[in-house]
Amino acid sequence: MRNTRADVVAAALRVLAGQGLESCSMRRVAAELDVQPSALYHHVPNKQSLLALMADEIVRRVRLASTDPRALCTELRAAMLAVRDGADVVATVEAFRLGSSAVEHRLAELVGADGGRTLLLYTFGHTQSTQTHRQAAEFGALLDSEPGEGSEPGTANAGMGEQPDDLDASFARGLDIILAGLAAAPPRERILPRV
Amino acid sequence: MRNTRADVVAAALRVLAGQGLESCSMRRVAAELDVQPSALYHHVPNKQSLLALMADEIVRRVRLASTDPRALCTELRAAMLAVRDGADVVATVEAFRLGSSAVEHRLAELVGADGGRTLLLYTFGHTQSTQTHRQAAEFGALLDSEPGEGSEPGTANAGMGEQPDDLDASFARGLDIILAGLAAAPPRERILPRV
DNA sequence: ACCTGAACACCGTTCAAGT
DNA sequence: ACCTGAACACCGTTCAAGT
Repeated sequence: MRNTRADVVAAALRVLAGQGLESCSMRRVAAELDVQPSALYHHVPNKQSLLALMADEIVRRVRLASTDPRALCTELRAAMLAVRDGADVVATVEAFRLGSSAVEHRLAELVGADGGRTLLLYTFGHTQSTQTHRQAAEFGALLDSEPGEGSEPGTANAGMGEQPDDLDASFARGLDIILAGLAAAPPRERILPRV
Repeated sequence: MRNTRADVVAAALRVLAGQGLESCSMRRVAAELDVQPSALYHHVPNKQSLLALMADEIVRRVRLASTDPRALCTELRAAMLAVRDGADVVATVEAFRLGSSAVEHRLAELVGADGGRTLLLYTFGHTQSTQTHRQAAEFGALLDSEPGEGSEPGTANAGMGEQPDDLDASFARGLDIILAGLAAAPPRERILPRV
């Protein structure tokens, strides 16, 4: 049975979630589909386009209907964190569409153009940071427990400084600050994002 | 004449600024120094470490002495934008040190831990977005055609939607919003970033 | 329409060996 | 201490050719 473009995107997302962006090569995605690497180029012009489709799929998971900007940002964050390196992929792709991103547009409807963009880019920044930091912590945990014999638990947390997770709460507090700023000095334009 | 570690970092930054992150391979950096690729591993354990040293060098260009958080963020932004893909490199590396970054620490002294982190991660998000967007615009200016996408209507503008540069002003307005939020609801802790 | 097979010009990293 | 040369296991992309 032959593959469709949706199959390629789905396979790529499986590889991304499982092995991360570094290992998400065209060749590995092809292997995931039991197909030669060159076969992918029948469904997708290049790797960048594939990444864009993957980002779209991740973002599609957030419900844009919400009327609460805080909920919207939190959901976007969760959707990105749900996939390994999801924040990097989504943030990079969404940067291309800065004026025409669906999420930005929705946020702009709710809090104005400047507020919407500020919320969006803060969300990207914090979530990328969170994801990188967590992956580094995971990796450090592996290095600590890897050397089979000799070193038993009790070794001080080598490398990482942050507690298990202040990070979701930290994100929420930043959101509060921005929303407080918007309440304090409401924007002049309310509906359309700046083109 | 033999090279030192600083030479390697300098060469890597030259390649980054000139050809971008994609082309900043160990092999190209080695070529920049007229040396075999393997020679680099005498100065640096791997590519990641080299990128970290490059990020440090970029960040060192910002004066931490400033007492104005707005100036600090603007300078950090300028330093990252001054090097091709500088925002990506710095943001990725700084995410590792979330609790212990020098810039974050300084910002936390000025506006509290939550405000500092919010300002920093907003700055990363907006600057990465700006840089990606500008590079895409540059690229689009050369090859002006795109395989059918058609997700978001409203922008008839072929290629890029944003005007030459709202982006610096957009950044400044976001900064205003966050600082207004901090003024409206001042943080309880003033000096130390949260560990 | 969808795929194979082979090729091209690249990667990061390791390691024995030179000076 | 600093570097070479060769190797290993990878990349993205193209293209003629098959079905």
